Amino acid sequence: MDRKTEIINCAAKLFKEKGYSAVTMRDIAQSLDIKAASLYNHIKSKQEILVLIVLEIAEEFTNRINDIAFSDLKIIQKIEKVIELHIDITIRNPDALACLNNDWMHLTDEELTYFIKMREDYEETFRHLINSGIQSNEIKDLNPEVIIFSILSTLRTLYIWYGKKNRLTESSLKKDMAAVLLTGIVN
Amino acid sequence: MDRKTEIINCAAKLFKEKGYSAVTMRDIAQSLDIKAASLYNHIKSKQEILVLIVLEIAEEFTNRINDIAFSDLKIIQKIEKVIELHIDITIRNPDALACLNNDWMHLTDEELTYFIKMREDYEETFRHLINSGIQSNEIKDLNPEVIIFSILSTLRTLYIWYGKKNRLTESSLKKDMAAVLLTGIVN
DNA sequence: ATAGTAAACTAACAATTGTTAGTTTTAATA
DNA sequence: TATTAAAACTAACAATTGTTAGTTTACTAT
Repeated sequence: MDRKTEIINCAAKLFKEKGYSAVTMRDIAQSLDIKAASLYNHIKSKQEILVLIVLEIAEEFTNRINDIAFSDLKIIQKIEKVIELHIDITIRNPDALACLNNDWMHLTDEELTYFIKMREDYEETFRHLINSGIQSNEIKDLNPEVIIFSILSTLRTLYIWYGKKNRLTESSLKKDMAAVLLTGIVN
Repeated sequence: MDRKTEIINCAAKLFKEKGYSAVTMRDIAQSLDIKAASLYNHIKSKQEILVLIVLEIAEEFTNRINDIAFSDLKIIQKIEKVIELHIDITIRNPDALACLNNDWMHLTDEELTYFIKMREDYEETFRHLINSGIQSNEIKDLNPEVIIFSILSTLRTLYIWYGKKNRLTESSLKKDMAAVLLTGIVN
């Protein structure tokens, strides 16, 4: 792993704990055992670190949900794939995900616009999935916004929870999470 | 509403948008059309604002979930009451709730300890509810941590969503949310 | 009218912020 | 061994931060 990547990963970890604004360049430097000024041999600015962390993950989400939406699976299976997508990315990069969730509003200009666009598109794709499922009677005729919100908030905040209480394997987490979100908890 | 309360509400709104650390005393002052120094006629410090916002809500959650847990309702009804509790507080004070969710880590010393204790107790109470339900066969025998996490993350992040897509009344939101979280979405 | 108080103001502080310039060290290659 | 490039360093900057001190203004009650 090259130095720039080390800096970005380290920053993501700190951003996760205290948020972008509360983390100083000196904090990042200290946790890498160097001085703040040395960071600038590798990165252009504090902003650039944030952009690299957030946009990479956002683009991965965008690409992968589009693949799922365009596949010819049944709706329920597509939703299962979306659940797996979130679990997969969360497990591989929980720090960056925390950052995406909490610090995206500190992006500026084109990057902020770009991010918001991607997030809206993502939700719109998911919304279309749910609405199709309701129409085809695969999904209960409940308020779609409530459904969308429930599933997405659970998936989006998985990073908070993963790493605490997990004797779970990745595959059993995917199975149980899908069961809870799709078929509920009441006997 | 007295001036101190105005300051706290105004601060909560700004904290919601950018987070505690990114909001300056001058930001708060400006949005009240006064100078930063004037704030100190009403509050002791920036920290005090955060403490007042976060701990009041946290204590309300603590008290009300305890009332629910000690009531003699059936487990499912208790969970419904918890859902209603979250919706109720969210609707009345979305800004403070955002602040509690995102900025609690900027509390310090005894207040931080106190908050973490309340949050742990809250989760423990909810965990006990779910486990009882599984034992009494009212709730499916799925991984309890996955259940706890799914429900709580949905309820905790309701503030993000409420105010956007709501032609919904409070009571229909409570009904639909309970349906989705308890009985799932699959037909 | 007067006194007193609540709440605004101006001016300034010491500390911290992101960042730059210029220099030295480290380590690989010729 | 000499050269070079990468990556660290020191020192400093201008701006911004939370906060304090001391002063003025606007109301309210006597």
